[in-house]
Amino acid sequence: MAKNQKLNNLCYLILGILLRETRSGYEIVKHLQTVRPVTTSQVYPTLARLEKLELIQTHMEVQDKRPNKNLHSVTTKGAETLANWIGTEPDLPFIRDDFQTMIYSSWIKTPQETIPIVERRIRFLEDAISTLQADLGQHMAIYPDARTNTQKWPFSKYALVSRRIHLYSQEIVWCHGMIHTLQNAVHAETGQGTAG
Amino acid sequence: MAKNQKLNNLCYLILGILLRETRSGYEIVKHLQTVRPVTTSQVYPTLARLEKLELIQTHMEVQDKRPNKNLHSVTTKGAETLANWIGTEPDLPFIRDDFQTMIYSSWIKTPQETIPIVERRIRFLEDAISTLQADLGQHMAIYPDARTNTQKWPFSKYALVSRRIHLYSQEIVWCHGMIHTLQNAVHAETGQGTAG
DNA sequence: GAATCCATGTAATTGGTTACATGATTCA
DNA sequence: TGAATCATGTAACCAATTACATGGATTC
Repeated sequence: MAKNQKLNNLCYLILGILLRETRSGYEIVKHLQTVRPVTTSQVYPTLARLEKLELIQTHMEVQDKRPNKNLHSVTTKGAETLANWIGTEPDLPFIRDDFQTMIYSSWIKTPQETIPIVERRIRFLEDAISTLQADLGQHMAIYPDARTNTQKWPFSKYALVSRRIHLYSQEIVWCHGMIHTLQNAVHAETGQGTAG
Repeated sequence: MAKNQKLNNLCYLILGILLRETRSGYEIVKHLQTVRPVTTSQVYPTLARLEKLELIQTHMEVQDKRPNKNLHSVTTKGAETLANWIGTEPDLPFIRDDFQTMIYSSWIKTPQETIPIVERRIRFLEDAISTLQADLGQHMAIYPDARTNTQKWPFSKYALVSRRIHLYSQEIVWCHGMIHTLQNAVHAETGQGTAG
């Protein structure tokens, strides 16, 4: 009877964003971009599911000159469900990354061919960092206590964004080391003529 | 006619591992653990698909006291397909991480409750690092030139594993910063009595 | 006049996980 | 004697992506 189907990561993300403030499906998609890209085809059915489970409520906002919105908010049951989940044993993180897979077989390419692949990754990471930094700058301007007030949502956003920036910056460090190694291989090759 | 269905990340991973050496499905699952966990239910159908596309070949090895193996190897066409993919525009990385999602809503918990969550993450990362380091140690003992010989597969494995170790170590650094902030919040709270 | 934004969804397909099925051998 | 390892798969389900469908308002 108690329909205790396990909720997935996305459900908790959506509960998390709706607990910050009431939003429409469309707005959820936009605001989750920096945290984890999602599409409407995933969000709308998930919202329907969460509503059926009585974890969120919906009320329609009639708009002029814009399509009407379905504004969703978290119920008491929803907030409890989220709070109870936080701190449970997390699933193994899942990562699918073409760059990693390319590096995994990069030995079949010459260093000259591999270097631009790593350089492109650096550019990707730099772009991501500058987006995150712009986002964070705006955030800190609006919520100056986000760095210290750990029990308001701006802190969690600050934590997450600064974590991303840190990890991306460090991946750039690794990339530079990789390029250095690859350049040495190029020099060894050209410097010594044909390799035996 | 030309069945040009796009291959996915896992296909390229499997081509990559089979190009290193001939393996069975079961062995692929074991060896990909450190790179990206996969199960047999994903690997066997993917191997069948790759064979239908003539990117890999299979030949059965009869074994005594063990079940027979289907040993798979990459065809010329398969090697070309992999080589042509490397360096193309990579898809956006996909990450699903419960820890991140928990941090995203950690503001609804007290700092005292959040600290152990971050500490658990540190333990998880430390465990992962020591596994990777053991793996890497063995690898470097067998292939001492893995660090410099960029056009043999041991280099790619070295690169990947050292990248992981670097990124995990840096996530630990972030975690310590987070714990520091949370501890300050605890002190501010208890030091000043009830907050207004 | 075309592209993008706002806004909500469904359908079809592919990718990933969990559970099931089988069976000998080896290790604790 | 019970668990783990070796070995191959299928079935069912859940998660994620791509494509489709609609339509007014705004921006370039």
